[in-house]
Amino acid sequence: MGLKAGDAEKAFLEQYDPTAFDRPNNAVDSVIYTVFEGGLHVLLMRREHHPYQGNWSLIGGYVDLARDETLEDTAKRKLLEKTGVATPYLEQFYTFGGKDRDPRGWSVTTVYFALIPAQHIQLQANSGARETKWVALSEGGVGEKLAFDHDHILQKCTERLRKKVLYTSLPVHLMPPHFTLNELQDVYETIMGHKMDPKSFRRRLLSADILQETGEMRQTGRRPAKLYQLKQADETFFFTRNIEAAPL
Amino acid sequence: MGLKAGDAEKAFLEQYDPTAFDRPNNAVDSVIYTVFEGGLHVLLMRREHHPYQGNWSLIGGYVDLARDETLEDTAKRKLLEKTGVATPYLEQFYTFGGKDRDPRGWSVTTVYFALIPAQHIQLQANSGARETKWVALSEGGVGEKLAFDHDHILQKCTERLRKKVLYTSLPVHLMPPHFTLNELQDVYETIMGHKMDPKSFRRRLLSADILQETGEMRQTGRRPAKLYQLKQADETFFFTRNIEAAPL
DNA sequence: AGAATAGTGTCTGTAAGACATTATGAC
DNA sequence: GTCATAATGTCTTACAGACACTATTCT
Repeated sequence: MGLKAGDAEKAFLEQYDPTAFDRPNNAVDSVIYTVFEGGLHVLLMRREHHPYQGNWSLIGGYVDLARDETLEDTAKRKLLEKTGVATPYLEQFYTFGGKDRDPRGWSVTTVYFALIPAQHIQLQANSGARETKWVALSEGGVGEKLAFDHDHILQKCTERLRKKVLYTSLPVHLMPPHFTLNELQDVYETIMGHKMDPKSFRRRLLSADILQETGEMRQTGRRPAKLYQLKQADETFFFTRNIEAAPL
Repeated sequence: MGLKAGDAEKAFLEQYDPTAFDRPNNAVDSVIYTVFEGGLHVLLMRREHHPYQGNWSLIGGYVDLARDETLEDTAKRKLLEKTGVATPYLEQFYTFGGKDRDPRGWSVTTVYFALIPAQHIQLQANSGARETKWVALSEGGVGEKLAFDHDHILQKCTERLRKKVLYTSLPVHLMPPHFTLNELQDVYETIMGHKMDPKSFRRRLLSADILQETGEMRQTGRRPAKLYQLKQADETFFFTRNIEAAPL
């Protein structure tokens, strides 16, 4: 490709009309998980505007072409607005697109999921009067009809999370800075929906070499437990074998 | 939500202007893999128009809001147009979105990957004079600069494929209707980039219970080999352990 | 017989499952 | 001491790795 082609491309771009063809509506939604009170919870927000005004939905909104450089920026911006949490664990899950999922027409939403430690919950009352709430998940769903196809998205996303917990260290991102192995095991069990053998669990997590002792102990009323923290560079660890799959 | 809210929503939708806010450009691209001549290959097409006119790119294009009901429809339509293959294995990989990846402005592309048996290659010359070609992958890339960020996409997608082959039956979708276990093993080895023990491979694949003998034999010049076919309902099988990871 | 590819026998290694046992603190 | 939770010892099981061996065809 010589100079001539470059000039032609420049000319093309100068006369390019971005509104010439119909484009789908483009959103980013996040499924924000946390674990507390022995249950997996998801953050929802109440919709201020039509469509589905007043319904609960996942945390999301439109890409702001002027402010967001990437889709992940959009997810992070919305997250910060609704939860005040700046940099949780964030992973792209799936993109749903079709002509019927939004009454305004053809729409696309790229869905992320975030894991945030329960301690970080100090949301609500951020950014005006928008309401947000945590709801407990049972059987992968909340007991409520959400806006758009967010029920379906939540269901699928939770399936993915449950599956991924069987072979990764993902749940460490739901923990506070210091935690005991039993606390971490409780979080695994909560997500998986069944109990694990403590010996197997410890063997597995410690051999992954992603945790280090803080030197401190958690003083419960009983035998104190060692506190651990994530080693720096907390990349997700992938085990080469699954832990026993949850029964249904 | 009562009748009144429904009416309000209806009124809202009637006056909704889909062009009121800037929307990103929306595409679907597919990485189409096949294995032949002992190598993993990817299908590319030459771009007819600006930008990157004349460059090679992944198989993709814009969502046609009138013809496509979902993003997957778009992927399938483009696939059919370029390869003549109607229903290969197709899986959503990732969505790339940002303001700098397309000179026309903020753009989003949802990327799928497809696996098609080498036998199905009868493409070219479909749909006008558009050119397509298969290129061999080495080190995850082709030796060529692709349009947009397609180099990067191809790299990441191939990483994902290589990783997934370690714990799934994905490569069966690259096989013709009847094939021998050694032929299947060759395809696994080609993707993973290293050899496997034939005994381990057979144990693993046969215990997955996804194949059945056809009763026929492949007549090579030497000892004939049993031919297998996929059992009906060819859902991807997930092994609970990885096979030995490829060295680099 | 010898070459080549198909396919098996079987031993070792690794990490998970099961579960009994010990350790440490509060009372 | 007892109770409760933390943590370990150790045997079994499941399946992959290694590799020697047998089986079937052709020349």
